[in-house]
Amino acid sequence: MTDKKPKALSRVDHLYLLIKEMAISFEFKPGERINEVELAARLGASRTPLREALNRLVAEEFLTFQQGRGFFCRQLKPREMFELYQFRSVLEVAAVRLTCENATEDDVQELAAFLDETGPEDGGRSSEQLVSLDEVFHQKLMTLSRNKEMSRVLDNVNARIKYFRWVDMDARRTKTQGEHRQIVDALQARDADLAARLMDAHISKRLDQITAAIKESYSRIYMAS
Amino acid sequence: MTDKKPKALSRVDHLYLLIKEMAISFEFKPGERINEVELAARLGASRTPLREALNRLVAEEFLTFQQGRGFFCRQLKPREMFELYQFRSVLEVAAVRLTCENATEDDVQELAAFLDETGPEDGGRSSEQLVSLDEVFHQKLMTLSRNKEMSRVLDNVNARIKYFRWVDMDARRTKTQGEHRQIVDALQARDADLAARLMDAHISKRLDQITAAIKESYSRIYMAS
DNA sequence: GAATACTGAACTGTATACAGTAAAAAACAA
DNA sequence: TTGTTTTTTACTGTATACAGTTCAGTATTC
Repeated sequence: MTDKKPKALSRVDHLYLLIKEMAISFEFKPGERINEVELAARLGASRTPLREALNRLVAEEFLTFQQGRGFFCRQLKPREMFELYQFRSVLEVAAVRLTCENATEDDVQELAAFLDETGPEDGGRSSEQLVSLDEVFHQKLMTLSRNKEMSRVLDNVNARIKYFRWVDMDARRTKTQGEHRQIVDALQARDADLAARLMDAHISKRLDQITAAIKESYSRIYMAS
Repeated sequence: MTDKKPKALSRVDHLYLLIKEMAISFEFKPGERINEVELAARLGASRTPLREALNRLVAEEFLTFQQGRGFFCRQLKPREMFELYQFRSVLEVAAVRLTCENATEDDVQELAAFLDETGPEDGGRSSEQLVSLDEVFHQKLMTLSRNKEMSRVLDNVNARIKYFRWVDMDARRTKTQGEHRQIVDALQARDADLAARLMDAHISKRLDQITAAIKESYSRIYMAS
């Protein structure tokens, strides 16, 4: 036993993960009030651990809380999404610069190999799968920067814009892989400025692009039901 | 009544704020186990709302949680502090660049005025007061960048290194104000690259500096008791 | 004496009860 | 009808009880 945490997930952790997934995929509608009794029954738990999980998700901005009225799903506000994209760009640009300084040749080689495996074409993948693949690439890069704190916050930012990226990926599916390749090339050349510029261009979105994609997101959220 | 939230703080919010302060100032010793019954009694509440507050603080990394063993105060690890300083630098450099693009002349003017008021000298202030003043400056700058998400995360990062900065401020008290002035000058000249470089130099710490200051922090934490 | 098994105290994990509050429904007045 | 008050209902807020687990201290065995 080399792992130091073989312990089963606590009930709060379990609820936390379940509800987080539901919030990410907008199984709760934006702004929807969450009925504790009903949700607890549905997830087979009582209100006490449920509320503990919900409080964690409030701290992570997946839910909001109003005194006396309970918990609500977050909204999908264009301005907030814009700021999250801007934030994501800042984090990834910083990560790619740090990676230029810190990563070994083998590290970069492994990243290039990952891109080769997943191929330049989308191979008939769904946008869900493409977003996952995209996330893995960015997470690998983040890991190479060796800053866990930034990595953790990036995970949170990504989770909060994930639904939105499913929509976005449809429009960008052919470009993504090629842009990743360019970034890794710059990384191998240890050209931090170029890598940073490419990353920024890869991620940055204008507010009007975001607003348009949010409209599309809304229709998907409410079509599903 | 112009404000839309005149409501009193909920009990969970109240506990959350109290315990957060205790965690920031290491009133709980690093790694110390938190006794729920005892803490609930001390704060005049029952375990249910207390645990909800504690769960929020786990999500914000002020506390850790172990299944079956409860809640613990965070540790003071040099590597983690280093990563938080690096993170802080990334956030502030990004903020100062965004401010260069977004802020109005009046905004920058107001920031300069704030520096004038608080004077180039430390005026016999304690390091607690100086850190607070320093924080206000950086928060104002962050506000001008108009990104609430980054601002919120910066607040969290600052809170987590706050105790450490009290120690650090003693060594730097004469330099801080002058460096702030240089940054605002660059801002007024709209020189984003210079402002970014100055900010990075203002914040960045080497791992060995951090390790040394953490030793000092430990002695303060355990001297107090 | 060291390692192991046992036992009890202390503490956490969760269900539940009930009080308090907000929202919805009903009753009433204009 | 429309607006206002009252009543009812539903849901949240919190205390508490008790079950389950951890941990320390003691006894037991080799």
